[in-house]
Amino acid sequence: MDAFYASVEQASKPSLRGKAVIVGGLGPRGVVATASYEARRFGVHSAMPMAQARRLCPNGAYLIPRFRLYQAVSEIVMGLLRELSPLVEPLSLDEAFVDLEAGGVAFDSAAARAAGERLRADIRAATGLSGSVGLAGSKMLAKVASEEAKPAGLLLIEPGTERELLAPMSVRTLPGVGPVTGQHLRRAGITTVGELAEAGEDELVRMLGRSHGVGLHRMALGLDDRPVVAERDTKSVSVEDTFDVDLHDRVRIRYEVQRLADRCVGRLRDSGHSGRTIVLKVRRYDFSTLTRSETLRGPTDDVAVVREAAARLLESVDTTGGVRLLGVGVSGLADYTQEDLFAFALAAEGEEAGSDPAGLEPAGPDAAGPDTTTDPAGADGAVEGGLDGPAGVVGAPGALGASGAGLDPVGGVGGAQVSAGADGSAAAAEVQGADGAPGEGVGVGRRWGAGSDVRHAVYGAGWVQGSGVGRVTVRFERPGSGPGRVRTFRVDDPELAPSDPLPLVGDGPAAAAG
DNA sequence: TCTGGGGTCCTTGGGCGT
DNA sequence: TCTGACGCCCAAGGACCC
Repeated sequence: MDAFYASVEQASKPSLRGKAVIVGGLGPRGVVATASYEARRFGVHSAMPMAQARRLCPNGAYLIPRFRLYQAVSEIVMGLLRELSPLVEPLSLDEAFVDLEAGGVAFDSAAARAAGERLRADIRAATGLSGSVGLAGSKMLAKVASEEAKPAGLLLIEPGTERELLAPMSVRTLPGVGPVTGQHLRRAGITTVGELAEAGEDELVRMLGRSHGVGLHRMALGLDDRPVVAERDTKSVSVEDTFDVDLHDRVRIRYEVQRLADRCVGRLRDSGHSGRTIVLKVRRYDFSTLTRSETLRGPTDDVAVVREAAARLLESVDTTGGVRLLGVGVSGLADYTQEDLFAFALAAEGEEAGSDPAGLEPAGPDAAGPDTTTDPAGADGAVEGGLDGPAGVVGAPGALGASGAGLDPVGGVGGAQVSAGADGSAAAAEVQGADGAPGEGVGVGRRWGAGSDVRHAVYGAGWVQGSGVGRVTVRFERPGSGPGRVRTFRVDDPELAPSDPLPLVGDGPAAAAG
């Protein structure tokens, strides 16, 4: 999908159409997740620090991501892809590979092109958004094609033309070549894919290591036989927070690690997993990042066990100087849960005595029970969950300088790509930018998160454009309407209430969004 | 102006059993 | 009994992707 998050926001807020829209974290350390094409003209792009984006594009509309809404739109798009083929490999909320041959819809270029055009039209009809489609014989080429096709286009790479097409392109075009590898190659005088191919496998292996070197050389030759894989097992679950201000207080740091452990276990359980390796991540004041991990004797999804392990790991980390980010993760995942293990252990107890239940490392001497600390921040439920609440807008044109209070971290960026990998007929359709992020809690204590959806008893549906000094400014418009009018209310106006996002198109299934 | 969050994969190096 | 080769697991870091 093209500029997915920003496009969804523009679709749901007519007054933002044609305007520079930047979605991302609005806190002092936020970065841009997605910028609309209008904003990109100012030089704003993904992963750019938000402060820099504001300087480049001071009149843009700055929004917090609404991941649940994006997720709902994504499900619609993925549903369309699955109608094409049973083999759909989502890369993110807005990007996926599709094996068109497995779907029986395309065995030659003409059929692939037709399927791609149909798909783009279907996506437009179902969501009102534009997507780009790349069609090629492999995933790598389909991805390259979809990038080239953006925005709102379709590109088919004819079999036999791959090397010729790739040769003049920058090495950065190839998936797996980021800033570091790109720089590495540049120093060796390699800037294009053609030069990469000429360098030869041995040379690349020497420069980049076995796996990367071999893989990159093959890609440079247009070779990629990776299949489209529909189901991917999750390998790890993690949660992390960057703090607006570096933490120095050791007690506070310990407390934050506990909270992260709780959230991580919540996510772990939601996914139906347990895990054996606990990982603590610490980013220090100077941006140096270190991880410490501990592997248990058996998998767990027990909050107390993960908390204790994380606390133990923290003890081995020097935090003098300050900490800007903390994270807790669990890897070495198993499908069964703690309950299963205990059930198993109990059953086994009958036969054999004195075994360590579930084979778990007894986590520490004084297993400090889960202390029932309450969340001091109170209002960050939305932040943690990553579950949507209405998002916030800051600095939207005409906004009341609201600057999202308690702004939260942003979630990922998205880009989707549908690619197919069949003989001459793979297709990559790209859908970009989705997900559901933390939103600003609305309504609690009459706090109106900028960008959040609301409903007024008299004026109907709208969204919060800004709030402050006891007032909240709402723009009354909906996806199907033209740009709406702005009205200001007292923050405790009884006729104003939070609401769910409206469907982008019609009243169809998208109504479930958000 | 500093640089998010949630992942995956790879590499290196040490410990350990065979 | 000692030693080296080998493979595996674990820990840590880094690059990359969306």
